[in-house]
Amino acid sequence: MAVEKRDKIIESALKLFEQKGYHSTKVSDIVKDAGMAQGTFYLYFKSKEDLFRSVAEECLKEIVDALKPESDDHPDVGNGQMHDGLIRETLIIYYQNRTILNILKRHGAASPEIADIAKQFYGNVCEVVKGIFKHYNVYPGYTDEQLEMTAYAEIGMLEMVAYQWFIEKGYGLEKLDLLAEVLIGINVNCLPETDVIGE
Amino acid sequence: MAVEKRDKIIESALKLFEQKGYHSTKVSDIVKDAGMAQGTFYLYFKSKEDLFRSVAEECLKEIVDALKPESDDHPDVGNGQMHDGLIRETLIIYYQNRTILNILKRHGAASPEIADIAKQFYGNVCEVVKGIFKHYNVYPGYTDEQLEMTAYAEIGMLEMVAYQWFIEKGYGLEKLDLLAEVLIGINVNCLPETDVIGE
Amino acid sequence: MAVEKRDKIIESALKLFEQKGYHSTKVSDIVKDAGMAQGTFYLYFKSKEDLFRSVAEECLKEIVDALKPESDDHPDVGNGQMHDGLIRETLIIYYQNRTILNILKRHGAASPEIADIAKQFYGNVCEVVKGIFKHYNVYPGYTDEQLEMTAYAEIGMLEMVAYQWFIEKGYGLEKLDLLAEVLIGINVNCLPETDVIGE
Amino acid sequence: MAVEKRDKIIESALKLFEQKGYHSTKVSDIVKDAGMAQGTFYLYFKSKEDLFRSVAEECLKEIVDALKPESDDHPDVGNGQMHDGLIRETLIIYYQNRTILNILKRHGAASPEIADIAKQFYGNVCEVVKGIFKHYNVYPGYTDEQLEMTAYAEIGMLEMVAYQWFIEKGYGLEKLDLLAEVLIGINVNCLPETDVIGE
DNA sequence: TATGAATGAGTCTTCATTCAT
DNA sequence: AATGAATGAAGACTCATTCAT
Repeated sequence: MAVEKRDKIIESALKLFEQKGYHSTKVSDIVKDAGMAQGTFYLYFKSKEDLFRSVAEECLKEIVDALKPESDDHPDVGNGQMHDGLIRETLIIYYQNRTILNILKRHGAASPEIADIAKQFYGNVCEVVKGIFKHYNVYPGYTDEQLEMTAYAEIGMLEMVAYQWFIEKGYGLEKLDLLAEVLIGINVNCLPETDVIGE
Repeated sequence: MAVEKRDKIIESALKLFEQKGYHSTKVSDIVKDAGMAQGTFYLYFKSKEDLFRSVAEECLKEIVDALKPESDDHPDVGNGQMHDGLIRETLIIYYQNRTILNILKRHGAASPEIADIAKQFYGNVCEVVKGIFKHYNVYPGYTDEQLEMTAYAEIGMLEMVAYQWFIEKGYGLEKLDLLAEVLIGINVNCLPETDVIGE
Repeated sequence: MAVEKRDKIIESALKLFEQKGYHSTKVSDIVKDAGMAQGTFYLYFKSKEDLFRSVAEECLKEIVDALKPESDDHPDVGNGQMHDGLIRETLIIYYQNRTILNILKRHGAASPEIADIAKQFYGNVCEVVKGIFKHYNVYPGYTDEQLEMTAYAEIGMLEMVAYQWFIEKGYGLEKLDLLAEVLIGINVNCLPETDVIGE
Repeated sequence: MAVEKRDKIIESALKLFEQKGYHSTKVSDIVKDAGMAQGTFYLYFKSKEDLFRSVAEECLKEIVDALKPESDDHPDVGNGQMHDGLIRETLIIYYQNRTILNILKRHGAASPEIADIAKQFYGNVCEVVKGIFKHYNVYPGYTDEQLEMTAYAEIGMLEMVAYQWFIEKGYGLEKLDLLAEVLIGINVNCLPETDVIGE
């Protein structure tokens, strides 16, 4: 019962935050949508900001974990495959978590009170991606700073296309192949011996 | 006189929006910083939102124009140079306009009332980049959708690294070469005949 | 069982009312301190105000009764002794009931909803003291109004020193002798024939 | 204009605080009574508590100052006259400031957030009274602690009768003579050589 | 044009009380 | 008798905007 109500609040909040943004979503909107009284909200969350933090931190931790290569997840199948796999997986994760990622993208840095969440999230994701680069030796000879730049570049790339196609244009995974193909078309330096896009 | 006051408001607003965000910046903060009375603000702007729109639209139009290849700006010097030049130029533009671009990135989609500004801005930039791709035939054989995806990917890439290095880390243009080099290291498909990163 | 719970509530309430005051003490604080559920409170008291009234009225009635000269309690030992005894006894009663008297002093008139309790209490105490004055003929020739004034003056005097020494300064009965001596030093008209304090 | 509004708020607040108490008086009540908008209140006071503190501290400082014997205020006319004069003066001051003193008595210790005001006030008054006792050598041979006890006793005495006659019973200064006479009837040790109450 | 005092709708949050179990 | 989740009315405070001067 208790958990159900808490979940109902989170569900309503995510929906409304995405629709109207954090600032325009009132606590009264959330509880109305969740079908409960104003006071009930405060049984489960200390404040509106606490709700945001709770949800965001929880979801984002899951996303970072999902990105982390698990032992067998990325068997050494060669660089080309690896990168293609990583991009596809990341796009899928983005798609599955598009609601919270959208909210984060929209409010991450916009509200000083919750800016640290986004900052830490991007920091974590960057570390994971750098780790992958190192593990598969994707960018041999790169300094740590160069790896970091590359990681952020890739993250920005993925985030932007995911935002435009999954959120703005509202597509689903039917665009996955096309997006992955194009993104790999940009990321070809790991495949110096193969032909580029064209096949 | 009139123009000076208007400009002073814009200047203060940009500073404060970047420091504290749109929602946390009160009109009273702006006028206090600008050294004028509360009511004066409304002689120059219909509302707080109007101020944001005025500033954003104006700045963003300039940025889009700056990105547009002018007749002599991109002489046909070959694909390799072109892309390198575009990335450098864009990074420089981002650096020069980092304040407004930061604000836009932070509030673009966060506030429903001003979301359309960001949407239109990205749409315009995307068109310009697609135009460049077409003009120099960077991605031959690509459909329009593929070009759009590629354009957004490049924009996301640039925006993310610029944000991280120029805003978060606070670097200046001394990182330009390194950033450009790395970004070109990702974007190599336009240079099938040259060596990759080159080191 | 039932009585135990009720007493536990009263005990916790007195403690908390004294610590934090009536308004700052929440029903939830009381039940938490008493180790029971929120709803249990309302099995024993109609409301928070009802709790206050119940406790206050009960305690205060005891105090008034304690002040009343019982048949053998104040044997006619002469005026000097009488007054000294009354002051000592009253101070002791104040000390023993310092919790509720402190609460009453603090909230007596502060909260309109419970103001009548304090008003009635002081009225009763005044009557008792007047009765003592009459019984021992302490202020011969005084009109009823003068007696009432004197009674209130003595009550105010005792209450203030008791508050300052027993509550604010936190002393115990070790200051009783000194306080009584000083108070009697002020109240000397009842002893025209004896030496004053004894220096 | 500005001062007028601020004064109007104070005036309304004092009236309402006295009528209904601090906690039962809403900011909305105050501004309604003062005939202005809710927001106007916050132009002049940071919060409801700030209003209370501002008013209380200001008034109480005045009262303490008024109690302080000024050079010619208490010409050396002998102890008997002095004490009589002090009691009369204090009663008059209490009467003139009965509103704020009543509010202080009612809320002084009742609200933890403003308890320090009352504590400091009584501390100050005690010091002033002790100073008077010392100056006129009213209680020769008393230790400082005894003087402090006596001072608090006198303060409690005066406060209680003033509260009962000026506030509860609503009398004005027509009772001054009678009250002073009775209080002096209690305070006779300073006049060993004169007749007591005199009738 | 400039001022800044005044406005009041809007929002979060609290907490005494109720009620289904 | 006991629980504790749920309620919702109420109140302090904010801040974009207006307007008389």
